[in-house]
Amino acid sequence: MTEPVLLLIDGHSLAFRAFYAMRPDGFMTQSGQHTNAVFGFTNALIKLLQEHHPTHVAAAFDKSRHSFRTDIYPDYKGTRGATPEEFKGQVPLIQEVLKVLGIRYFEEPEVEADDVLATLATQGAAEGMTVLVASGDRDTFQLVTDQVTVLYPKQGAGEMSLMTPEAITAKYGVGPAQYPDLAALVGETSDNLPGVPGVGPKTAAKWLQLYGDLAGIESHQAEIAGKAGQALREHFDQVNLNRRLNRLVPDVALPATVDQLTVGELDRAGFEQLFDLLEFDRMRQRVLEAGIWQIPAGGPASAAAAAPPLTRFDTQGGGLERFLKGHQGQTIGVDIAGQVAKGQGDAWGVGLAATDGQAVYVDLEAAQPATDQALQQWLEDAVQPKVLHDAKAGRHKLAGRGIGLQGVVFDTALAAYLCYPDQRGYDLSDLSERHLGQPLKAVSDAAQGELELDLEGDQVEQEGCARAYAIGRLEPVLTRQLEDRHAAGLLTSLELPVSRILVGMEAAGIGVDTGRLEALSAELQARADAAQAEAFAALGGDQVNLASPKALQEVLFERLGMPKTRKLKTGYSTDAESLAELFAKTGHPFLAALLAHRDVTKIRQMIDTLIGTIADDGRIHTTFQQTVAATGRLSSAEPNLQNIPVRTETGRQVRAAFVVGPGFEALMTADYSQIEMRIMAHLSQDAGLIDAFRSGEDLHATMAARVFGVPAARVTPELRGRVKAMSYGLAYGLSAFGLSRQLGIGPREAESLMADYFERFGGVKAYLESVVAKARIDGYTQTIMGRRRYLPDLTSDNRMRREMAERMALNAPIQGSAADIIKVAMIQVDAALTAAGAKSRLLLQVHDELVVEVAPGEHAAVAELLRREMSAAVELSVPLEVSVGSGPSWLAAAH
DNA sequence: CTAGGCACGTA
DNA sequence: CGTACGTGCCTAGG
Repeated sequence: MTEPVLLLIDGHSLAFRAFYAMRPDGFMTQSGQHTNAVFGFTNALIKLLQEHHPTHVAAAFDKSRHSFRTDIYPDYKGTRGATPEEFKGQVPLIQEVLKVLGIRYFEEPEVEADDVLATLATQGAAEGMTVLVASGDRDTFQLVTDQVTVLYPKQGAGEMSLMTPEAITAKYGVGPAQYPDLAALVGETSDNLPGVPGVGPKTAAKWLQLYGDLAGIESHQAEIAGKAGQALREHFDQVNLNRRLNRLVPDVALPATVDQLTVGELDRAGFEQLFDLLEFDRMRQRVLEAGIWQIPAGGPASAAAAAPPLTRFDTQGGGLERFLKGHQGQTIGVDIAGQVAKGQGDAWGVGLAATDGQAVYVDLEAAQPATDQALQQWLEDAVQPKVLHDAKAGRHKLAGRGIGLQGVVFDTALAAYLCYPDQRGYDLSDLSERHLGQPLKAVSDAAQGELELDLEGDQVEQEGCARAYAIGRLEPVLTRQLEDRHAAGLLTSLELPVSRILVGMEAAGIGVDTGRLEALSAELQARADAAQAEAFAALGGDQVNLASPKALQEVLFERLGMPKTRKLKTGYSTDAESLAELFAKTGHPFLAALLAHRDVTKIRQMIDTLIGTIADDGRIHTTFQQTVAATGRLSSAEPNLQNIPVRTETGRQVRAAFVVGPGFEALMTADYSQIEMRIMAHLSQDAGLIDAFRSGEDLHATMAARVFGVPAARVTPELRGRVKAMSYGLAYGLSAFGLSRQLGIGPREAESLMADYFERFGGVKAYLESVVAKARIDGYTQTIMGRRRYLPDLTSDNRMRREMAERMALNAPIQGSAADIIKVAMIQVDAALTAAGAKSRLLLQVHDELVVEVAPGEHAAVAELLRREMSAAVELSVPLEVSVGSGPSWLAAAH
């Protein structure tokens, strides 16, 4: 029988040291929860357990700041500042960690954690245990005996000093029993207890050595000479008070006795769930490998792995039919193997898995007709619930085989996006690792392509089933997280329907006039060549690479000795704005030629890229990405059709090359006017802004008139422009500095403009301030439909990060609400088109604009439908105005 | 061949 | 020292 060892932990003290020892920035979960103290505490705990092999363990926490000590002395610990917000939330998590690790903790009213430790230490010693007290509070030194050792954290690293009676005597010159007397004489700043002025540990120790204890000193105080003696006599009341306060209570009534403190069993499910939540992956391993808890040998590697093993049905023997029959109406994970490009797809296999672990893979290239048919029927059956990872891609792939998809009730990629909108990607294997505790086997995505040749057919099937199984098991986990964020409705009513609509838009593509693009490209190339020749000539024939910022810097700032522009990481800026500035200063012809070259080259490149993406049907099929933009917007890629030029004349010619396709009558665009300002009006409830929308013809002019207190007729374009820039800047977290730069006015003038603006639109100011304040408290911002964006950096110590997060907090509800609104509009418009039996179809979405291809004879009806459905997408405090235009090209459809 | 920086198009 | 994106080129690293 080994000797019993009792380890007692001062929870707050250790957690607090961990909190300050680790950078909070590096320890944060996706959801924005700080975990540095939890991490440091857990780390220290494991280390203590491994080093000292205690048979019994307990921790104690302060229940509140209030205790019998604050009753005696209200200023006790009065100098301590407010507990940092980032720390507070971590204590319950630390307690959760203890709970799942089977370690008992105490949190008793009216006493402090140290009193609980003192009580347990006394009991443990009385029962013959070796007692270790891990605490950063020196008051615990009074507990030290031959049986009780305090583990006191050393400065810096995570090492602990063993405070034995000898160690204390060596360090302070008095034994543990005298230590609290010494502390009473010296005082304790952190507890707000003043000591005897001019008396430090050396003097105090000397007196204690001479007179034994405080009582001894008191009876001999008259003999103590000098300033110190005088001070002692004047402050003896304080010393006695200190001693009363630092005396630990050794007999607190506790709900458990020491023999009940044996380390319990590790709660496996709770442990996995908690460490998932904390995103402690390596720590999870450390705990499991620490050799402290009985981990059932050969048992599940994680709670998720406790799920039933995957068993695969063979399609040959009617396995699919049996699988489908056996899981009627159950939610099934579906993985479609195949590829998608340019709005077209192909599928070659379908993996299905139920949550009971049963799975089946259908090889579409080899399946029996009966199997094929059973599969198609099931996929197209809206009553059979399905979960996919990226259903949009799945639909494209299946469409390539003429198979539809109905009954998609959940999409793990969209769900993960709603929960963690700032994450980089939502790879199935990553989600599986994070939320199920196990990555998919590293059969890479490349396996879908060329590596597939090296894979046994069986491995492909295994992979498909494993993916489907992971998808199916992710559903309940992510559903739970969506519900925690009140975002389940966003998935079902917004993102899933939008996903289905995007499939149609991507598949449709938009018509382009290839000849026109090619002609434009050639023309621009000629202009680029001319500009380049001009530029070289201006340099006396030197052929610098006009596309290389580095080469340009050398020419401009070194060879030509022009004044330095904006500083960058790698030198000085050569962007258009800087070049224009330089041109104004120097008038050098090289600059003009360079700017012209840039303009023309940029657009030519864009055109060539567009030409390269034209599909066989003569149309461009972009991919709308639904899980990329953290605010909730869509993005467009391969090619990006959301950044087709419109501002310059040359740019507009590109837009003119997007044309109505055969069988259709026109392109029609419908866009929201000033949607972000309308959302601002709605969210801020600023009476002036709402009124300006309701009464004003020209919003910015109306607002300018109010800001400057002049009649609308007297508002100059200059004044109007300033107010417009101000309004738009607000939604981005504009500063006075940024405003002055943008408007080319002095910072003082910009400040006074801002002041005038906020004077008139006070509700806007109050709203913007409240957004950031609320986000700091909640940890996230929210759109009108409840889409959240988590911004943990709002409490960062790093000013740049914090201010960046503040601007994001200002922008996210506005940009995100606009994104919500147009998504609703897409759903309504699509439904209305379908209900009307119209042939017209949605082609593009450009954030505040929808592009529709209008079928013959539907012009008036579609215009009316777009206006109606888009305006009615949500009800705001101001009307949602929509302007509609149409024509043979995207440019002509503009208005 | 890839990653980062720069520049620039859109809302 | 204003948000949200995607893409092309150049350059430096592997």
